[in-house]
Amino acid sequence: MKEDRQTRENLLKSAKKEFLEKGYNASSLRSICKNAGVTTGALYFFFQDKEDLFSSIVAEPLQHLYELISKHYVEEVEKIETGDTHDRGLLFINEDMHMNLVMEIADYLFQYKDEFNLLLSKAQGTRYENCMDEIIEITNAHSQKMADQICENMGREKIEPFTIHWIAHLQIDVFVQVLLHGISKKEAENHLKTAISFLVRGWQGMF
Amino acid sequence: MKEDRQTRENLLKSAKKEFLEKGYNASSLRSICKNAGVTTGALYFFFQDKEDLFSSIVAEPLQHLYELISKHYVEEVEKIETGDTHDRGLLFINEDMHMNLVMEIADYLFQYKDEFNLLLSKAQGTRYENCMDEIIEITNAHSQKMADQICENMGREKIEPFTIHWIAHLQIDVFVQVLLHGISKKEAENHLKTAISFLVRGWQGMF
Amino acid sequence: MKEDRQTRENLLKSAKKEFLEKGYNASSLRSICKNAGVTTGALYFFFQDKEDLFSSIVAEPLQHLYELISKHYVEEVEKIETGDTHDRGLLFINEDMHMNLVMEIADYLFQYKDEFNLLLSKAQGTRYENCMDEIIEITNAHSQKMADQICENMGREKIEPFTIHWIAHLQIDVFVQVLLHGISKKEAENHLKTAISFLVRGWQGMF
Amino acid sequence: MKEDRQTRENLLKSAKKEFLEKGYNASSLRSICKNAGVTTGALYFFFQDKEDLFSSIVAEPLQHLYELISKHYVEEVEKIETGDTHDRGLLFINEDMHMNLVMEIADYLFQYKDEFNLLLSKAQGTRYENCMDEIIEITNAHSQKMADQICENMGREKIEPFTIHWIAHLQIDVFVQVLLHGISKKEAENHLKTAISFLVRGWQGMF
DNA sequence: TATGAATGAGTCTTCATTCAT
DNA sequence: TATGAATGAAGACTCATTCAT
Repeated sequence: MKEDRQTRENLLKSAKKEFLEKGYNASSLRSICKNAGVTTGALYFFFQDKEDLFSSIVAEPLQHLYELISKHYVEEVEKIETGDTHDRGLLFINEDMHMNLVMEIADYLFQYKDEFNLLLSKAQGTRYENCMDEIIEITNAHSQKMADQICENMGREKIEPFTIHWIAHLQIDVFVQVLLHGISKKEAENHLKTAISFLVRGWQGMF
Repeated sequence: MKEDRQTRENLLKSAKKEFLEKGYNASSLRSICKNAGVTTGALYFFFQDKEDLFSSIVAEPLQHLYELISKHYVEEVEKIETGDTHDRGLLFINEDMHMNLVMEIADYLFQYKDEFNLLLSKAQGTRYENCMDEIIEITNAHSQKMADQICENMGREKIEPFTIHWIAHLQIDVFVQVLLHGISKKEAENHLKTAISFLVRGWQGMF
Repeated sequence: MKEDRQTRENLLKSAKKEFLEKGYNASSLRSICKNAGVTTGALYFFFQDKEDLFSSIVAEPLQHLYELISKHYVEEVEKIETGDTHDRGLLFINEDMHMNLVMEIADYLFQYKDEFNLLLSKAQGTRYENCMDEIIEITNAHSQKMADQICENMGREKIEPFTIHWIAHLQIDVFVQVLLHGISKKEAENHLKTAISFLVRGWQGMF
Repeated sequence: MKEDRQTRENLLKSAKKEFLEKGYNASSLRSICKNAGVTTGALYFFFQDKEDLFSSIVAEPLQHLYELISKHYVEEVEKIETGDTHDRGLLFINEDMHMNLVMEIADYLFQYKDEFNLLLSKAQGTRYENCMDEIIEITNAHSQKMADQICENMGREKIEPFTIHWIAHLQIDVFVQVLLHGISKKEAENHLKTAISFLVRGWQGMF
């Protein structure tokens, strides 16, 4: 029983390595199996197909990330609606509060940095190819809501939807870049502070 | 006689379509030739190999873009050194002047939007895979120079290299996003104005 | 279980036939597989590539031949150095002793005559293309040593290197011709006796 | 008219080079034409197909060689029959006379050494693949006649046909080796003298 | 659980040859 | 004479997948 998992574990480890090195499409199941010390047939006992193998590596971390972000946005909206934020209601306005989320996310990304690197740049050919778009979409929806409210409060015309979308992309991209360049966690934290500050300034300037 | 280029043209057109739809690696020469109404052998009369075919589509626009950007940076540095910009020497400070470049680039990108889309997200497997990194690097070198000078003038400590690099990425990414989402040129122009303004604000806030 | 080697055996047999008929380069894996009753993929389960397939047929016999010859030369040198041969020290002088080796080699060549025919005239395009040259080289080195010593003993000028090399070639060529013309073993034995005698006479005449 | 031949000449020169470097099969008409500065179509104006191109280079020298050898054998037989050679009628017996032929052949071979190298080791895939066999056959027929007569004169049993054939091969092979190893004409002449002497001694020893 | 064997469709590429112009 | 274009068949090889055992 216990050792049952051993092969599966070996397979996952070997696959992770190959996918990271060559990307999904260019990775060969033959090669993955050889490095795991098993034959191709064995792989098909544990996984349905190539994509299922990839999925088994990345699905959970990605799902968790979704929830992390969604949860936060719900909370933020609650705070605004209960009047906890009585200032101009600017997203990011309370940088400190925001930084908590940012660091929490960064923490998680670093914990599963291999998996997220897989998702970010090695997933071409899988259903995760555009997974970041979904996260951006969530962020977009939230940003849209924030921006609309601010505009309404200030009696000014709305921001273009694509611009909002771009800003949502920007927020996520901060993390993507940190991950893609493989900098240390310490460097990352410093950079993130400056970057968030940069983005907040940009956002405020829009109104 | 001269206009027996028809087949070559058909091939290029068919290839562009296939590459855009499936990406370089997943594209099949068989399929490209079939859609162009010729046999595989014919392709090898006009192009050396698969990558040469891809290259024949994108090389020129990319080269032109390099020159466009490089030329601009050279000019900008000249202006600063001749004192034409006697204010705080901030990059972006003269937004109007900057917008000219931005629009010039945007114009060009829109003119060859298929080609640049190819370069941005369909080039995996070719030597163009990381071509944007080179452009970012040029921008990075420039931004670094600017930032260092400003810091020196203001007697403040330098910005982290990675943060500068991130900002360089941001500048290029503005265009990338516009292209990737296929918005109209009009929308793009509006967005670019806001976006540049956003980035300038962020940049100024750093010092 | 073990005897599922059947397919591999079929493949080797089919390959040997095709290689013998058409030579390495002109042989087609497609054709080899078809005649073996399997698909192309199957071949690549057992062999790395076309050359590995060829190698799997000829490598062992060739290796064995090397050893047979090398061993003999070592022994011959030993005998000369220990004074066992107190006559003029002529190579071939003891024809009876020499015939033993010749027959031993002939025996082995006949045992694997297909394989050696492959090596002799069907290996163009493989790393075995010039394998006979290596054997000639070994023989050449030996002949050179013998000739030099004889010349020294007799106080006469040395034989031209190219002529020695030609004689080395001659010694090997005796076998090559026997193999290439597919004569019977009995005929071969008779011929070899005469041929060796012929060569010994020629050799002795040189001094 | 005069320049008509220029292209043909270029083609032949380029072909000779390519065939020498890569052998017939591995040579590409594309490549030959490119190096000759013409297109593939042009080649087919002057030559029927690939083999005809090869043939155009080697046919004449080979034909001439045939004649050279045949003529000599006819003369030799005449001399024997008219009693000019009243000794034991041994082929080679008059080494001086024989050397004349040998040198005449060597001369010719050296004059067209590229062409004969083509024939000797680069003709696989053409009808010349085994052209040396024909020459050997002529020599064989002659040697056979000689040997039979000697045996009859001496009242001894006949030599095995294969052995005779091998000796015929040997006689031709002397030249082949000289050519194949690209030694200088001077070296060749020296070697040939020794080699012929070697062979004559061997031959005489047989009776 | 895992193996070893096999499939078959697919990949890019090369080539001699042809032919209208 | 020679070009430029195109053919079509064949080349070696790779791959994800399947399945009896």
